Amino acid sequence: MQAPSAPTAEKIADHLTEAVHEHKVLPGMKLSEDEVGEIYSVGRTVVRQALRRLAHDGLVTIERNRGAFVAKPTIKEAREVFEARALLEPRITHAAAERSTDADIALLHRHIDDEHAAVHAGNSGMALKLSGQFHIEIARIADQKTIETFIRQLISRSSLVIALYWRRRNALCESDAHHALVDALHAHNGEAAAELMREHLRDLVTQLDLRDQPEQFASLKDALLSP
Amino acid sequence: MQAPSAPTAEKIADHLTEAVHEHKVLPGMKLSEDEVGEIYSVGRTVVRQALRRLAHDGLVTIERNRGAFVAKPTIKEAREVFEARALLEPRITHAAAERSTDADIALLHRHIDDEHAAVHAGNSGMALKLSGQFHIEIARIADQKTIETFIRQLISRSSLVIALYWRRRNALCESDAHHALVDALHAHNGEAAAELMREHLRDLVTQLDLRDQPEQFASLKDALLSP
DNA sequence: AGGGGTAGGATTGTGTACAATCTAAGTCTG
DNA sequence: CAGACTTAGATTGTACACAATCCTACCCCT
Repeated sequence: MQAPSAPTAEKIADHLTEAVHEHKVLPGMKLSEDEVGEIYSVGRTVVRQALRRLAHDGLVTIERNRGAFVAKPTIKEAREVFEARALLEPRITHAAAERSTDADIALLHRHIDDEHAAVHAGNSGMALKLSGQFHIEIARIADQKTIETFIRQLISRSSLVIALYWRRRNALCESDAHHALVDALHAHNGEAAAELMREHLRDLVTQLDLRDQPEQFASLKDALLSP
Repeated sequence: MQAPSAPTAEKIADHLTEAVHEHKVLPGMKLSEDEVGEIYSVGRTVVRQALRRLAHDGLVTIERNRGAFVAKPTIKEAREVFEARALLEPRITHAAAERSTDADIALLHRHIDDEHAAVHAGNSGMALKLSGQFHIEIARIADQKTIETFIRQLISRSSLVIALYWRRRNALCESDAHHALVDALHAHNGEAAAELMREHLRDLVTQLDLRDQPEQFASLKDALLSP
């Protein structure tokens, strides 16, 4: 059962973003306009809008006359992403703790359950996506749309970073951290929640391999022209 | 001497962004595709890309089948913008203080001089743009591209906020604050620089009128027909 | 056989035509 | 005369066609 009505550019961008979060599409993969257009049954015009939006989010790199490719963040960019998250998320978590309602807490618990289920089913892609959505959900609870947008972008790029630099394929971020976080949110304990988020992000980074020298170049030319 | 060659979408977006920073184009103003296209001598296709990029930056609101309008941030959004700045900029300033070179300091001094000159010449638009660029320059010095991008967006939206909610038209943010900041950067005193930035942003917010009910109008007509 | 050059195919960049939709003026009616 | 309806104009949404550019494969020459 295909989608008969043509999706809008925004829908396509969101769907592709989800696919990145699930590691269905991986860094470096080419996103041909014709191909994407055929998948969603739309013309290239709409695909183009979606791809440019993804490029603006840092998920896709558009090379002139060559096409769109899923971005491959460098080590430096990867560090920046997590530094930015370390800056934004604890604060937003603090704010979320003060505003969280029972409905919010229930939703977060469901997220955690789904995550557990996905891990148990061996669906690591789904688990990863849910793990990201958990962080986005916290930003939503804080009711700060501006920063929420930033965090969305950061989590999308985090998915790329994890795809590239994760150490052990199987071991996923233990959602114990998520569980403790929800407890702190439920207790409206902003300080504790912020601290838990800080630790959680630190743990995440330590499970990445961001040592100084992988530094892959796209082409020989880039490698030679680089200092 | 005009530019005969057709500018790219990115150039047009940057140019329009500058115009917003200078308050040459104001919130609510309509950006017709044909009109913009004629100004830059490009087809609607390219204009469209530029407008959608601006929309993604929050500078423009696109209403389906109605067109693109310069965004009019609400009070809530205005507060969020400055809360986000208060969160990001002190930290980035701290980082900038540790990395600033003599060339950077010289560039910042030139910025301040230009700003003074603009104020003296009564060119408040130019002064405002330079004031914004000053903040962007600091982010650049910190060498954190990810956060720099966020700050760029925030400063663009700040221009809109200032256009809508600034109290006294003439009084501009005293660049004494900027001067003191550069001194702290030059001394590589991160803590002091961060604190100065915090105060500077606080001062900025206090000069805005963000009280709860400025009664925003959807159209010019509504605004004029209202007392 | 290796290297360079060239022609062909494929993919993206841009302008333009047509369809969909909204805005506004004009008309008709109570 | 006010209000609702209709119609014409203008503007955006989308698809398509052509131009520009790049990649690949083949060929020729040394």
